[in-house]
Parts: sequence; structure tokens; C-alpha cells
Amino acid sequence: MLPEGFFSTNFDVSRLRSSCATCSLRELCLPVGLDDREISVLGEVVSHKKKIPRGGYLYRASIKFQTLYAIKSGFFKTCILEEGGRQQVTGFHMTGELLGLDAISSDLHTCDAIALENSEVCEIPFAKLEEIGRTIPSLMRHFHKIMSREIVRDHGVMVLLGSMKAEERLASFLLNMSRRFAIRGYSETSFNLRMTREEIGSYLGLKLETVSRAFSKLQQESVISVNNKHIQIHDLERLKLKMGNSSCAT
Amino acid sequence: MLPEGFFSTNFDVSRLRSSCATCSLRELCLPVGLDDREISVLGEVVSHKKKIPRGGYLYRASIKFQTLYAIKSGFFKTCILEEGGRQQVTGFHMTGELLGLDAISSDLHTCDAIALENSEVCEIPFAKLEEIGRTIPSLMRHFHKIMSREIVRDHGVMVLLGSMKAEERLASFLLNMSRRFAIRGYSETSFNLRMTREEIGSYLGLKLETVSRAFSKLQQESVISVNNKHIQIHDLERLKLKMGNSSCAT
DNA sequence: AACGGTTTTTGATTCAGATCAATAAAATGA
DNA sequence: TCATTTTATTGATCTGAATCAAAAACCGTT
Repeated sequence: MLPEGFFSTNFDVSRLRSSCATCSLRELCLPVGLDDREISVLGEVVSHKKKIPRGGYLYRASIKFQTLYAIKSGFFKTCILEEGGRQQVTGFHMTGELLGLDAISSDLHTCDAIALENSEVCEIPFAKLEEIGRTIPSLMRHFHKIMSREIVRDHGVMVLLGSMKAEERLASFLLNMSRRFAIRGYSETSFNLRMTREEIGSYLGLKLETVSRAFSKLQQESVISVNNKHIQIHDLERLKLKMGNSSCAT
Repeated sequence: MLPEGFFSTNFDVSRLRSSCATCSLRELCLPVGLDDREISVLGEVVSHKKKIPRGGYLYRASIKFQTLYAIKSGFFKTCILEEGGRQQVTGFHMTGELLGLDAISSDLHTCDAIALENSEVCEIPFAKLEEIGRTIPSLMRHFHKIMSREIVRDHGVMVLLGSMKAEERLASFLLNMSRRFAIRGYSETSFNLRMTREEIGSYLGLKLETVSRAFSKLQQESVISVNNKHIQIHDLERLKLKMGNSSCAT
């Protein structure tokens, strides 16, 4: 199974189905429009792969940063563990996404990255990426877009945490998952969540019981079906409404 | 008054007090260690200045992105206005900080930037910055650190919004302001807030009444004095404790 | 200085979500 | 397979912050 949607927001996923020798490389390049020579230059950089078993750490907070990681397959969470035991999941990450961007700022990782299923990543030595970026402007530009997209994503989470109610947060979360699965060629209405209710809660600023109740409520209203980690969305439109306006009638 | 702390986290502020012909340029370069030639190259890019009066927009969501803005003097808020009237202040920005990073991702601004006092910014055409970055690696590297720092900052806000109580959030906010004023050579214990209680509330995920009550509480405990927008911190250490652990005794 | 609008403070009440608690279901591993 | 642990659901209660409301302070303008 190929990594999909790599390094990119919206492009034709079907084009990625072709075979690919060098890891997630073609995905990394495709939307940028590199020629073969440039791809081979890049290939020397993004060659190392690494397997992370379920529950394993890809990296930990405060260790030295040297490489970014592109998720070739699998599923990760990143989380911050504050002194005083406060913990916060800052994101869930799927195939094709890039991990470690926060570490550039101080050359130290600022969070833990933990695999939620057996996963495989490509290592991208950051110094090399910067070096190559100098000779392939479109790659550098693409990298900047990825960093910026991460900022936009975080702002979205801030809106969620700052102004949404429990049910809206969960609807928002499910729609986000749905969309990301869809981009990768999976069903947008039927999927398995990899994380626990507690992890969802941490990400959404809710307690696990509240998450569970919100799931139950959405199920009662037959907007979704919940079977433990399996989610079936029956009514995408109604779920979108849930996200938007809490005050409106059911 | 010179912009301070520009483009940088921690360095000797006093070195910035020297006069500076080309806007915030020296600050932009100083921590990166550019030579005079490189500075002059950069100077051609970062020359345009722009004044924004109190209440004015530096940019609005969904307008085309072409330049970043370095705050030469003044104070801004950035905020997202969702369809449905949901609004969220995503940040407060002071002299020396860079605005517009979120817009790189889609070439459209994703939020509004509004001056909270009469302000002045330097325009930094982004295409030019990328171009020059190719020839001055340390500048590019520095720029990457700035983007990454923004991500780290946002993660900090996510922790705040996801797991802190009202009083902790306000303590956290005040300490953040304090530190940023200190970096710029101002008092870390006595300063004027530029934003309203409502804006603080939006940023912290609280209603303005809750913000006001939290201020009053901290004042009663003589940790701070509040005189409308003026804040005097009497006990920094105790304020830090407030931030850390809500459960501990007062 | 007086005016009108905005901002802030404070009180009373309500409510969403946290907390406490107990059970059930699922996953894991021997 | 069964035993143990982890995860999820659901109920009862409590609480921190939202909401509603009213007054006071502050600001910019004329």
C-alpha cells in the first residue's frame, strides 16, 4: 500500500497509485513538478526508512532534532507532556504527513511522537533538505507551504478549543478524519479510529466520558453509528451542521 | 523608538539600540550574522514601510498574500472570523514579530490582522525573501526557525485552551506578556495591556466576565494590581505557581 | 465639562462538562 | 483458552464558567 496525499493538500490521488521505488519520494515531488534529475537528487536524501511498532516512540520531547519524518504508512499522535503532569495531544498524523516541524525552532523536539499502529516513516535530514531546497526552488516553496499549513491547522484547533461545545468539537473531529481518509482513497463514511476516547478527549480539550457521551448522542440521533473504534457516518450533512451552530435545533 | 527583538528569540537587546537606516533590517540580520553586502541585498527587499492607525486592518482574511509584515512598532491582534459569527483571537503581536506566515499555505490570508495601537510595519515581499534565502542560507534557516517557533507557540496555546482553568490561563497570559515586554527592554512587572477584556477572553477561550473576575481574584490575593488596562505584577513567582497547578493551595 | 458609547466590574442564576462511581466490553498476553 | 488489564459506556452529582443583568468607570468628542 502506497502512502498517499504526501506533502500535499489537494491533488489527484489516483496519479499516485503508480509504483514508487524510493519511498514516499514521488509523492513528495509530484505536486511540485520536479524533473527526473531533481527527483534523483532528492532520492539520495530521503532514503532511510524506519519502522515504528504500535506504541513505539518516533521521537521524544527534548531530544536533538536532525531529521523530519514523512509518514509512509501508519498513524501517529504527537503530544506534549508538561511538568506537573498536564498532557495534551497536539495532533493525529496519517500517511503522507510530515512530523517534526516544531523542532526546527530550537533544534530540540518539543513533543513526543507515538505510533498508534505499526508504522513506517522516511527520514528526511533537515540540513540536507535546506541544502537541496536552495537548488530546487519549487521544493523549498512547497516546504514553506507545508509549514504554513501546519500553522493554519493549529489555528483551526484553537478555534475549536476556544469556542466550540463538546458536540461541535467531536463533529469537527470526525469530519476532519473523514476528509483525511477520503483524500487517501478510503471511505469517508466508514473508518476505524486508531486512538482511544481519552486521546480524542485530550486533543479536543474534553474528558473521555464527555467524548463517549457525545458519541452516544450522535448515534441516538442516527447521524453516526459507533461500534467501539469503528465509525460509520450516516449523514455527513447533518454532521456538518452540528459543527457549525450549536444553538440551532436538532 | 527602535523595534526590538526582531526576528529572534533571545539575544542581547542592548545591541539593538544603535540607529538603523533600513527599517527593522538590522534586527532581521543581526542574529543571523550577515555581512554588510548581504544586508544591503536584503535592504532592497525590506524597504517599504506602512503605517496602520489604531483599529486599522493590516490585512484581511481571504485577500491575496504577497508580503509578510515585520512589526516595526505597535501592537496587533490576529483573529479568525468563522462563518456563523464564531470569532477567535489567534494571537497578539508586538514589535519585532512577523505577521502573515499562515497565508503562505494557500496564498490567501487566513485571518485578519488589526492594529491595537498606531503601528508601523515593514513589508517583506515573500517571493523576494525566498529568492534571497537561496543565496543567504543562514537567512533561510532563520526564517524556518521563525515559522517553527510559531508552530510551537500555537501548541502552547492548545495546551492552555485544552487543559487549563480560567485563572491558570490568565496567569499564563500575563506571564507571556511580561516576558515579551522584558525582551523588548520594558518593565516585566508593570505594563499596559493594549487589548480589551473581550479580546483577552477570546484568545484564552473565556468570556470577558470570567477574565474580569480572574483579574479581580489575582488582585485580591495581591499577586497583581489592576487599574483598567494597567497591570502591575507584585509577585512573579506566585503568578508562575498559579499557572502551573490549579489544585495546589493558594 | 458634558455627552454618548464603550468597556469593566460585580452579583445572581443556570448549565455544560468534570468528577466520582460502577459496570460492561474489548484487547492483550500467558 | 482464560485471566488480567485496558478501554468504553452510562448514571449521579458537583462545579467552574457561561449567561443574564445592572451599575460603574473610562474614553473620545464636541
